[in-house]
Amino acid sequence: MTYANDVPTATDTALASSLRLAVMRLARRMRQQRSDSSLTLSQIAALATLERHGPLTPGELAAHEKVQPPSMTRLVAALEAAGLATRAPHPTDRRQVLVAAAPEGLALLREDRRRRDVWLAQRLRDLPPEDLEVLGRAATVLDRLASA
Amino acid sequence: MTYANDVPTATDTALASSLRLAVMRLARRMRQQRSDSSLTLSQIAALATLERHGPLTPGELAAHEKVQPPSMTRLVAALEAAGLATRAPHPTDRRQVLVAAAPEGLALLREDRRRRDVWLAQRLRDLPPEDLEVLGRAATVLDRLASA
DNA sequence: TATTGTTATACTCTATAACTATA
DNA sequence: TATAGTTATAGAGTATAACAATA
Repeated sequence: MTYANDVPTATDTALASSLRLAVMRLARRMRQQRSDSSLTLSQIAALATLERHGPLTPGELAAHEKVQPPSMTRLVAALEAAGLATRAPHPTDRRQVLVAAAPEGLALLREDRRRRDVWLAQRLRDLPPEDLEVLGRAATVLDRLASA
Repeated sequence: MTYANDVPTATDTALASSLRLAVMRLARRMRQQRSDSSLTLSQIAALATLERHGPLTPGELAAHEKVQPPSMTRLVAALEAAGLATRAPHPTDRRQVLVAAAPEGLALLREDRRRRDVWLAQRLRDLPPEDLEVLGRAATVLDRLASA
C-alpha cells in the first residue's frame, strides 16, 4: 500500500496547488461563456435540479441548492414569470407546492449547455490525441473528487 | 493529422460535456472550502493580483479584475480598513493612487490558499497512484485550456 | 479638454424575522 | 402545536451617473 497515508505528502500538496489553480481558472473561463444567456447561475442550477429530479417543492429545492426558503420563493417566482417553470398544488398536502420545469425552461437549459460545450469542444479540437486521452481519464477522477 | 479539424467531433462534444460538469462541480466544491475565511472572493482576487503584479492603481486593478472603477474604490477601501492593503500617492501623477498588499493581506492570502490545498490534498491521498498520474498530466492541459 | 479617482444612488441576490394557511 | 410557504425588510456586492482634482 503506497497511498492513503495519514498526512498529505509534499507531492500531494504540490499537485493540489497546481490542480486547484487550473480547475479554478478553467471554471471561471467556462462561467464567462454564458454571459449572453438571460438566466442567472442560480436559475440555471435550479432548473437543472428540476430536470434531474422531476417536480419538487420549494423547500426541497431550497435544501438541494443550499439557499434559504425565502430565496427560493423569489427564484421560483422569477422562473415562473419568465415562463420557465410552473407551480402546481401538491396532490395531498395543500400547504405544499410542486415546482416543475416548463418545456421552455428545459429548452433554455439545453441551449445554455450547448453554448458552453461548443466553446470547450472547439478548444479541445486543437489538442493532440494524447492530451484528449488524459482529459478523458481525468474527467472521471475529477468528478469522483467533487463527490468525495 | 487527426485533430484540429474545423468542427468539433461527436467525441469532442461528449468529452466537453463530461469535463465541463466535472470541472464545475469540483470548482464549486473547492469554493465552499473558504467559508470560514473573513475575505470575500473579490477581495482574495484583488489581493492575489497585487501579490502577483506589485502595487497597482485602482484603475489598473479594476481593469484586471473586470469590475468598474467605483466598485474597486469600495473594495480597496474595505481592504484598507481591514489593514490588508495600503494606499500611497503616485510618485509622478498626483491624480493617481498606488494600492499595495499589506503584509497582513499577504499572510491572509497564504493562509486561505493553504486551507484549500489541505482539503484537496487530503482527497488526493485516497486516490490510487495511476489516478494521481492522470491528474498530474491533466493539470497542465487544463491550465492550457484556461488560457486558450 | 481629457483622465483618474471618488461620491451618490440604484439594482440584484440572498439573508433573517414575522406572518398566513394548512396539518 | 408544528410545518410549508410567503411577505417584509436588511445587508452585501456591483453598476451607472455626476463630481472633484489634476494633467
